[in-house]
Amino acid sequence: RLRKWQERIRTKDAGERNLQFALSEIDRMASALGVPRSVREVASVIYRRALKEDLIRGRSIEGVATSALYASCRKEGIPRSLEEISEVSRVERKEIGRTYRYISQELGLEMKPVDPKKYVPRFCSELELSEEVQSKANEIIETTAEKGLLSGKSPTGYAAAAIYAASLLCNEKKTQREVADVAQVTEVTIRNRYQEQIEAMGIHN
Amino acid sequence: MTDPKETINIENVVASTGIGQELDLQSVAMDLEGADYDPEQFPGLVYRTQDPKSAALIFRSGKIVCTGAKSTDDVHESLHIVFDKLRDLSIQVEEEPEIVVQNIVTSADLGRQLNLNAIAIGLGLENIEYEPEQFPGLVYRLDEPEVVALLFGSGKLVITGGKQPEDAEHAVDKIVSRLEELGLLE
DNA sequence: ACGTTACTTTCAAAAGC
DNA sequence: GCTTTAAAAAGTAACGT
Repeated sequence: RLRKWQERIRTKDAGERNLQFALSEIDRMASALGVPRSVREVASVIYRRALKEDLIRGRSIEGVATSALYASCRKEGIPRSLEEISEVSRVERKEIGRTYRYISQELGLEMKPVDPKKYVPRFCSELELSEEVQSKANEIIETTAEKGLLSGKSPTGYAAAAIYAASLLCNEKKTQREVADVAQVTEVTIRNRYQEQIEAMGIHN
Repeated sequence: MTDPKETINIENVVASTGIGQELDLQSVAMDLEGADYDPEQFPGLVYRTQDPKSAALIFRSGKIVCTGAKSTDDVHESLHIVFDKLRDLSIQVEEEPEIVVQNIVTSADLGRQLNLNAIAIGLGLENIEYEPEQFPGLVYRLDEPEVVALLFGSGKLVITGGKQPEDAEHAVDKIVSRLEELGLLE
């Protein structure tokens, strides 16, 4: 009996330590990403729910913690791409993505696809672009998405192309390289999305 | 307008069977030309047929998996070629081993561009998976037939998980009527 | 800025780690 | 869960020229 009691304490302690580790990891990554406390709190709730639903079995604590943070950023409307998330996690991008899809399904998070416009303020401020460029980029995203151009495209690449186009239209030109670097996409992607967008917008330039 | 069902094309058929005899893969690998066998990497021996084009995975137990065929007839033809190759090596093979189709991969075209964002909401976020940051297709799991469909912005789709060619037709019918009642087609 | 190759997703079976 | 096989869809990425 004493052995069972000790084992219970041991498991309880281990579980407690694991939870503490997960939450401190969420905190560390959230700080590195510079997201508000509300995002960490939502991430913590998602992690605890995943723990309660026993979704961590067969997966790494770090992977679930990172995925919870990724989901939280999206839920709070300040998404970070898997690329950005993986830079502050020791879990690789592919694993974060698949773990995220798993907990999202199992917990019924009903995540809506990321709206590219959500990336505009942050990317533009990193590029030191004006409000005018941001508005123009949002307009391009809004208009072209309505015409069906968004289907299947990555939100970061889509936002990057619109920002690039807007910077040209507002005479605050940034190079494809500069925009590509902050959005973590290739120049090729920006070029492709840019061509489709300006054509759909009826811009000649 | 073209019936999407007419655009259905079988892209891959996976089937399993067995010769009812254990095999020494090491010796089969020596005698069978073009055989790839690396037990450290994978327990099955890989043998490719040219016509019909396919790849067979032959196991120590005598069980065989065939993939890559473009029709159920082709998968049977490919496996018979494998059976004869083994017989050439004086290996006893049942006269007509049972061949079970395990999966059929199909492609089709709805003929219209799709707004995947609207479809994701329409079909219900809890019923689909759509993560364009990770993959451009929207994943839609059907209960009847029990298959998985990948829908793309172009209107093209992939249906997999079916065991009969008809599964793809039924799936396309259901998807078309679902999208039509949601007003998301055309 | 091309082109090529390759990776992402879905599915199923096999034997074994 | 992983390993291997094949195939399509479309987007993205990483090479080389």
